Amino acid sequence: MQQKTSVTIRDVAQAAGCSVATASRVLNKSGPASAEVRERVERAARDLDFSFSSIGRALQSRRSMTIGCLVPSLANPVFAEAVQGVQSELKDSGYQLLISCSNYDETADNAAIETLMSKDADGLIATMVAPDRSAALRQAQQRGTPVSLMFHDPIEGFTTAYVDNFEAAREVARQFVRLGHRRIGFLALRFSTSDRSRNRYAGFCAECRARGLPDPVLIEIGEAEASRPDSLAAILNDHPTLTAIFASNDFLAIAVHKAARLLGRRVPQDLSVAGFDGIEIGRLLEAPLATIETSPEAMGRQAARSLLEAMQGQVPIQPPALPFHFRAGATLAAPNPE
Amino acid sequence: MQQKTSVTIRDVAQAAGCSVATASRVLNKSGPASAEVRERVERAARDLDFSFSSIGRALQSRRSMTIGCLVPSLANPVFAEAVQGVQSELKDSGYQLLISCSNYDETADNAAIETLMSKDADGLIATMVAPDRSAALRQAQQRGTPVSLMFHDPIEGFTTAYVDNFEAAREVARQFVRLGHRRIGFLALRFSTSDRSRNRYAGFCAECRARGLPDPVLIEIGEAEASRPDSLAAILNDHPTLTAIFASNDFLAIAVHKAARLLGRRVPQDLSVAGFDGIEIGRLLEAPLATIETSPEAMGRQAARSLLEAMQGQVPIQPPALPFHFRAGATLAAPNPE
DNA sequence: TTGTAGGCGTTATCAG
DNA sequence: CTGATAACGCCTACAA
Repeated sequence: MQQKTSVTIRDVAQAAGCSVATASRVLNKSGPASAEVRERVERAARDLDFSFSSIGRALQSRRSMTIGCLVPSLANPVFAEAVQGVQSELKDSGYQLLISCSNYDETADNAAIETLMSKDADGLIATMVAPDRSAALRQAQQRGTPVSLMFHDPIEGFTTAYVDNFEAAREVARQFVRLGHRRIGFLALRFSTSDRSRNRYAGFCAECRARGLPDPVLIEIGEAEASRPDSLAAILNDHPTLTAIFASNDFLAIAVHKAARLLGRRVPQDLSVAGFDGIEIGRLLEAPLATIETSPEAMGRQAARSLLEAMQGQVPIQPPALPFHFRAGATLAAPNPE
Repeated sequence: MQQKTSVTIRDVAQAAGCSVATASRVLNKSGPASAEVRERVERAARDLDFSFSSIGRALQSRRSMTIGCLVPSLANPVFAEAVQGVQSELKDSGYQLLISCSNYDETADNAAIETLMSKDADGLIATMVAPDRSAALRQAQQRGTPVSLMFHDPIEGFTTAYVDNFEAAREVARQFVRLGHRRIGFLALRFSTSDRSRNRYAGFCAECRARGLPDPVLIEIGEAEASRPDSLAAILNDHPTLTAIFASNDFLAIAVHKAARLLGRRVPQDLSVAGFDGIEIGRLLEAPLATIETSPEAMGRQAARSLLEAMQGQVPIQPPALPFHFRAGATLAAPNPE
């Protein structure tokens, strides 16, 4: 039952009555072989149901044909979609995807990179808490392993697939200001471990300032509050004068809407809300969510493409930021004149 | 710059002035060694920043310490969460996760299994279009590779982590009937490639029948209709007499709600809607979605646990179905008496 | 306690 | 055109 010993190229050679070298040449079409022996080898391989051991190959070729991918979490659809993008782009490249999640923990981040490297990944695609100060990442790169980032703004020495969070947030600010909002909040989850969130806030502030407004209030919350509407409502209640809130992602924006409802505040009449990411459900809501539309899947694809190029020895060039798009929605309107 | 040649155990041995055998024994704590030489080896390893080549190890131990995971798509949060569950459960097991997506294609399914096997995965976790008739899967198993399924109902020969779709759907039917619905529809996406969907429909029908109702109308749609509310509305329009619809997943249920709105039909007064999965956003909606709550993450965890057990040589035992829970919501009410 | 040697599956080199 | 043979990095009898 248990075919414990798998069939190796040696078995094929033996069955075909030739040397392993010849069998290898035939099977790989990597060298000359008489039609006759070729035939014998191919048949033997078929009969024995032979397939190469990628481990044996890896050992001798020093390439594992494996790519390591690190993301904070697959429970976040944004990252899941990005990985899906990576996956599709790698589909026919012969590379397999090794994945790892850090749960937004910087230590786990570094450990994961090291593990991936110890598995001899030929390349790395990562989204981390702090790629710029990750020793493990630098080290991987210095060892000659190509690295490609996702979601992060460009960092010296790495190529990255990203959308310009700063600019996108400015666009949101523009929309808010245009409608007449002046008391504005920015709601952030995991502000300290997400450069995306920080860049969005920075851009948001920059544009507000440019329009002569004070910096928007930064409201940081934790996992707990994010998933508990009543907690979120309590927090919202601490900022009763705000007329508009920019949430650092769509899920949060929807949660804010829910919390507002709990407080009896109507969206958008009493409170405007905008999100970030452009998840599809947003447009199916009773009040379609105003948001910044992005394509995580495209990010994954681009990261994979950059990595493949680098692995082919091409000198890495940083592609431009991926496009984003402000999607209007019913959660955003002019503030209620009191 | 390019540390092309990585440091091997041979280098360590040399630096420590001993044989590789001794170095191996020390580094693996797998045999005797004098305190002195142990010290030298450990220091050398540290100085040289040595780490084992998992490929070398895999070749000699015939274990890759890698687990292959196949899911239809990571763009579906249900599967993404399941993989996240697998991932967390594997965290400290020393195994790495190799992932692959089939995009709901049966051919790709088999190809993926073969690829995963050719990568010498030590175990397989899969959700497929048709695991019961997958030659590749059987073959993997016959080769002695432990296999664990996710989301599928138990199949002879495999252990699976699942929720009882049939029973869960019966529960939904019960709720519908209890409220007085008699003209009921089941909306399915990818009915032909999803045994989950089919089992849900079967259970749904069974319970309706048991209550003396005719089989619910089966409404099959494609990707296109699912993501286009107006198309979905058109389809809904073809079934004007239905008073309640059970959608095969939450996303679809939310889409139905949207489509109903487009048609000027109020939910739940004119049309009741229930979903399946229990995604978190469902409870944040203006009309919280009635649904069957499940935990994909738990499914992933359980599949991983079963697999680990099997890989430790334990005889596989099929764990019981994971629990589900009917979550009441505002999308479900008694039908409007005309 | 330590070292030598063989082998895991593959490919590349180099003679025949 | 073909076949030894030597790596690749590691582990483990078996000897010393």
